[in-house]
Amino acid sequence: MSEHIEPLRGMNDVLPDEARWWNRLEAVAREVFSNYGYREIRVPLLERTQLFKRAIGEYTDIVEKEMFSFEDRDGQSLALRPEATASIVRAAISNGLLHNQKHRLFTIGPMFRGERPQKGRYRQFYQIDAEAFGYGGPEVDAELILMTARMWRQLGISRVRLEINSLGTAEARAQYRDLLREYLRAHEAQLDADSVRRLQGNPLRVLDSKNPDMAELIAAAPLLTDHLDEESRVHFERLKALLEAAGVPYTVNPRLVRGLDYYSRTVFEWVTDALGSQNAVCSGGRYDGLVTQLGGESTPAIGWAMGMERTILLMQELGCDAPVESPDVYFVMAGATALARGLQLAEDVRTAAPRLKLETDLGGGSFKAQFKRADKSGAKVAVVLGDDEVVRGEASVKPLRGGEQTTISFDALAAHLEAIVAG
RNA sequence: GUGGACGUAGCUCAGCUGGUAGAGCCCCGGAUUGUGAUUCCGGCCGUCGUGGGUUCGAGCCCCAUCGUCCACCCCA
Repeated sequence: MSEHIEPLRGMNDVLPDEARWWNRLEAVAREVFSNYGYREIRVPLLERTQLFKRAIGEYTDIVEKEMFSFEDRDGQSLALRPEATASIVRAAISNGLLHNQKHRLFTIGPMFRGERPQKGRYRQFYQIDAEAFGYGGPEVDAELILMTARMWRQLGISRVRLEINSLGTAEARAQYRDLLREYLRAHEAQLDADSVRRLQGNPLRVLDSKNPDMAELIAAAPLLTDHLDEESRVHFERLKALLEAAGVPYTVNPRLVRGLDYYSRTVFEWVTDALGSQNAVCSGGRYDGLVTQLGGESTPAIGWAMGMERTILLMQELGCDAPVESPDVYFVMAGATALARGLQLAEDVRTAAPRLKLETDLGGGSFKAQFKRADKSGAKVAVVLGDDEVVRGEASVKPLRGGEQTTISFDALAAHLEAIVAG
């Protein structure tokens, strides 16, 4: 045997036993999107590196040290998408979707970031992503948040908390940034190394520091919330009122700052205490300036991304259910003649009762062995076919979860099975 | 990228101060021969993550490397 090829760090296989969680989450997401009129868009995983540099920000951690980027054969720099928003905005511009139009979109797929893996954080990770273009008012902000709240409810997820904040317009934020930088400079001696570094790039992130030694300094810092432009302030107030009217509890976290440069006004984050340090399960915000920044017509926009691995971890942690995918009917067949006839019969049943999940035992062996597999498969009922049955044109039908074994003609089998499975 | 813990059969793990590997589960077969729990009996399964080194001898010691996990950083 030759050497194993090892999987790449942070890249996971989703095995069949695990797949039901993914299917459940995705089914709920698609259902809710459909409830709200969001339509699916699928975009490439690979884009020009420039797209992400321009959209996310050249000096963000994502672009600076986490992006999988490389040169193709022609020497052009490409990158695996670290998030979906930039690609969707690019697609919307490329296809003229934003000309006098509004769009509510979603996409589901893998993203890539070269970080050190941890529980709930992988190098290839999946996001459910929603974006709305052309809606400038706070109503769509509320709608996007309400959609996520509905998803939690349908999934049975409870230990999540909503935090919201407003970053104001780009101009207001720039002014505040200067103010904050001034304040922090005045107290530079009290800053830790990380914060000194952030002071240059993104001073707002200093407010997010977990270092308890800086808590006092941070508490005394000027608040972004106190320096919002009037329009943003009104927008934020209206959003809060809409959330209250909808009965979605939230807390305003004035220190909530997103790591991506493109956000403006509303930002929000669903956090949990059930996942260790990876506490953000879903987050998003408004990015009214991004479309023009990427060369499109000025279009208000907002979106969020939900981490699928984290959400699934949460579902498992909280004991939510995801249906086990087992067959309804399991065919047990002994002997070459019965096997051949059985496969034919199984085909007939599938044709007559297309909704039945019918699995045949192709593993051979004794009835005993086949019954063990039938039991393990989780099927509700076994259909038994031996030489006797083939000769008589009848199958033995044995309910595996209680009930009497009966005999039924081949002709009546499909209808009989449907009745048993339904009952 | 930084710091720490870990890496033994498909899975969960044991392996005393170094003497050339074990249990349970799973899987397969059987308990009077066409029927799934349980029980009983039998069987299969390992280059002890990988590569070096120390040693008469290493799963146990040392180094490197890969991977996992935790924290930091960052983020979904």
